[in-house]
Amino acid sequence: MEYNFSELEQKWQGKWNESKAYKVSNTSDKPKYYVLDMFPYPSGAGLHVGHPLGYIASDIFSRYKRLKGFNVLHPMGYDAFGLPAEQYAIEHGVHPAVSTEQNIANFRKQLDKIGFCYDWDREVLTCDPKYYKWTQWIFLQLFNSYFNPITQKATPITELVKAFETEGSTQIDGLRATVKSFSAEEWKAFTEKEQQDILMEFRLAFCGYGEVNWCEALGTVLANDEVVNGVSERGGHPVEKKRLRQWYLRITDYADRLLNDLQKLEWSDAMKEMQTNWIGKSTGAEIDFKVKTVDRQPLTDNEANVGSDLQLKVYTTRPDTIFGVDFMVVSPEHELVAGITSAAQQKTVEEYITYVKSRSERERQAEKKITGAFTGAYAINPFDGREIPIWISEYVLAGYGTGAIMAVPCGDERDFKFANHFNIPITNILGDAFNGTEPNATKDAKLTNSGFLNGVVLRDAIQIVVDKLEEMGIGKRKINYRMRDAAFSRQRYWGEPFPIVWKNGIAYPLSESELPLELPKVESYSPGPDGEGPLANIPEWFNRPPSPLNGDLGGKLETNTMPGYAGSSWYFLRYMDNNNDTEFASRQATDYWNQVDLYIGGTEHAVGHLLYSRLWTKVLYDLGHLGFDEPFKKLLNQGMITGSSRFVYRADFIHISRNIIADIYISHGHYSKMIHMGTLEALEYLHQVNPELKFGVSVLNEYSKISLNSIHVDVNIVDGLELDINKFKEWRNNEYSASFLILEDGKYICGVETEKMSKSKFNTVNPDDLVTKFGADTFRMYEMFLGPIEQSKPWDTKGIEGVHRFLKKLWRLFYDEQKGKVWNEAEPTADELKILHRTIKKIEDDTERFSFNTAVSAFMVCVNDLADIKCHKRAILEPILILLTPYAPHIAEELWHSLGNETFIIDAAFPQFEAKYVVESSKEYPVSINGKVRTNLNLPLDMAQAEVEAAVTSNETVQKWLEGKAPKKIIFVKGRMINVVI
RNA sequence: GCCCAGAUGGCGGAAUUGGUAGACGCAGCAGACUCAAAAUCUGCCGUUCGCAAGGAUGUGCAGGUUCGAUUCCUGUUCUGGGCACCA
Repeated sequence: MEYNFSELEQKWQGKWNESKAYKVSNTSDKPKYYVLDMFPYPSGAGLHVGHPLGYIASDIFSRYKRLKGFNVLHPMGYDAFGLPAEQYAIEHGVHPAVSTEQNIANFRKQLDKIGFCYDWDREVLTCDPKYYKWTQWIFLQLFNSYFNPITQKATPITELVKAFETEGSTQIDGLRATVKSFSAEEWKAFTEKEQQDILMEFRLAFCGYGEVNWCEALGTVLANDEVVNGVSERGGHPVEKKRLRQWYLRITDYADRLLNDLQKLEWSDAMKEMQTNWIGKSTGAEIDFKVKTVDRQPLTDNEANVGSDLQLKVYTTRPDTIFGVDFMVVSPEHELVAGITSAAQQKTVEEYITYVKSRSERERQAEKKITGAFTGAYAINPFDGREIPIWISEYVLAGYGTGAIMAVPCGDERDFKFANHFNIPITNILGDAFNGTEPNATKDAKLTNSGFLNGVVLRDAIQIVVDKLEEMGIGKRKINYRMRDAAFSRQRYWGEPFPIVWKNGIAYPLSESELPLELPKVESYSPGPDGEGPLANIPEWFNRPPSPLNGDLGGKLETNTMPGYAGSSWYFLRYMDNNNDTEFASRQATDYWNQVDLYIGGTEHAVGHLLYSRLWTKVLYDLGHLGFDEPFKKLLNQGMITGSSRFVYRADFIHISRNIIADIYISHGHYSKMIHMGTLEALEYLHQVNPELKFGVSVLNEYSKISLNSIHVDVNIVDGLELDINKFKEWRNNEYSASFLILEDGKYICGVETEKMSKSKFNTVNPDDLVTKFGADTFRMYEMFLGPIEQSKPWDTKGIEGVHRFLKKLWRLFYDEQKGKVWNEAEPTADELKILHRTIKKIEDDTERFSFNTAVSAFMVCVNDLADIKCHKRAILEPILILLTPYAPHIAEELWHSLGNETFIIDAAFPQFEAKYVVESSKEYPVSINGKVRTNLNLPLDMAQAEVEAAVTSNETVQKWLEGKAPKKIIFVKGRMINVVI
């Protein structure tokens, strides 16, 4: 009988399914264990071999835990809202709901083939109104709550209103720069709009303004990864920052709790560190500097800080260096800039701001080139009255701190370079610690040139300065967070609608009974007016007439939709009770399943999803809807399976008018040469290699710029490195059909890079073919065998044969091709029991520490050993099948039943390791001379040090190396090694 | 630029706490079985010197600590992930 994997895998998948072998109950005598995979987005490309890596690991662990006697929750579902489906709809006219459904069906088919033990009755879908009803409900919880600064907890906003009505603003005074103090009487006298505007400053889900990537030519907002080098990835159109009304989650209020509670989690230090850095807590001071303007332009009414008492507020972590401040740097979009710029600097400043507007935040931070402009105004040092020039530069971002920094070039790398570049004189406040050629960030030097601080150690000066500033009323201690509030709206169609009605500029929440607010069916996905989303094109949807149902509240529905992470911030709760119509999940269910015990997913979610889920859990906990305040107790980060990407290179010539002449694609060889060329040189080069290139000379001149962009192409339209030009022109709905390709030797050669396997990088490998050819068990074990789960590794199909051979070899321990069944009931020998128990120990240990690759090789060693000694004994083989079940469930199930068992193998008990079978009495010791192994010596394990030394020194090889001398020292580590020092 | 991780044979990787570097698998080479192929089995397989015995060298690079370092420390290079609208 042969190992017919495709037949037996199908058979058992069918039987498991029919008998609901993986159905999980919310009540059980067994201890619970919750294993969760990160929520997949069902992309049109289907599964690639990178996806199942984590799923196989979680499946192995779930099955292992079940064998160990746990009630294991192991669910799966889909993060089904998202940009790609909408983009697909724009390109192909297929409604996202339709394409998403197809994609999910496809995903499911692929997942099923791999033989996972998911309880599919618990499947959830974020785009299902039955699900997003509760996403909207949680949003309303956020909208209707604020972070109480006294209790440090989410609290219904009605409590804040009560506080305002009785004591005025005392509870929140000083928390928001935009909210001035008021009394209870004043509060009551405010108009509804005034009151609501104040409350909006405290709601955990709130509306504000934020900058987006606006592409005028496409009339839409672009995601960051749709913007490359300041132009849109598609078509190469210019992209600018645009200010739009946006929803946010006030995650900054939770910064401290999110930071402190990291201690409670069994996450890797790297992951905790990333979140810690993302939150970016720092302590320092906010300092107000008086500003002296020189001949500034007349101001218009709505410009900020009009009047004589202009002030610049900076945030610094080093107030001790205040005498070393040689210039100020303000973000170019800072509200003060327009008001302080001198007439002489007006043009320079405006030009610089235009330049900065075209730059993404990422580019601004990554830029090595030092740029900036002097505003012509000065800040006054409050201690010595020095006039400090105020500059603007792109490296200071508006959103962080106060959007302005005090620059101390003798103590800070970036400030030092800036000062040198613009010839700003540097004050040395560090004495000998500053040598004039490189800055020194020390806190341990004694201050010089620092007025009343001279001679004080910098570290100690921090307190002195802050005390003095507070005394003078021009500064205060301040804890700052790098983290910003989370943008929570998208100008898109395919997302959860906000249950919010706007009337007279006030946002009113819908009532719970009106949920779910369903997404309307639309014909077109084009953007609405003024950068609004597609929903703004459907007045029959967004116009809400007053009716008793909505409390006679007419108005206009919010036309933004929620972002991808809305649905994925709480999905792990829905699995616990996914059919509940009256609650997001019953308290009984969430209390039983509690935290996710093991969460498996990639590090790419380190600061996005994982932080948002923690926030949502904390808010639901604060409001009494949950009994735990951290969602994921243990986190296992699977490494990426990297793919091999292919690139084409687009040369954009940007005319001075900012029109772009694009659609020229150059082969890799040209690209590597042109990357070092100037614009005209590059153009000349192109004409030289391809005289057919018509455009150019007349349009371009010395003011034109060239920009070279690399663009991912589908690995499937590239053979090796050569692009299939016909397929390329048809690719993406003929998007590149009119492109002009500049070849080398008649071929278009693509660039290569190893990177994350991802649909957007078009470098994916599909698992289906592998499962068909080798079977699910082989595929599962091979994915695990590739390497440590936490490391990223390149995909290579070649080695899969080896794992397949191993399973065939295992099969042959049970069945011979000619003789048929070969297993027997004979008593096992000591050697056989040693192999078995050594394997039990190794598999148990390796599985517990998620070292699945070494577990697979332990199985191989075990089967090799048993085959060598021709062991076909049931007493040995049967327990091995149980060990193997988590890894290769189908073959284990088949052979288990062959042995005559009637129940599913997943309901068996994990074999018990017994140490007595593996004890050794002696050890083949390596004997080193000065750390280099020279010989081996077999000695009893219980031999004493003196006897060992005697045995070692009398050894022939050792004596040869000793050359008659006595050893200086003999190091003996029992059970490990012997080292003779000469 | 900032944050995080990684680097070991031709390739994926192993070495769990500082103790025999290269387990297991792929590829390769040689052989057995076969009319042949597939399948299976046996042996070899870091580099280098040597007929051999044996020696030298070797875990990105440069140092350091140690009887002993892939493992710990300092510096450095390269690669991958993230950087707030991909999910």
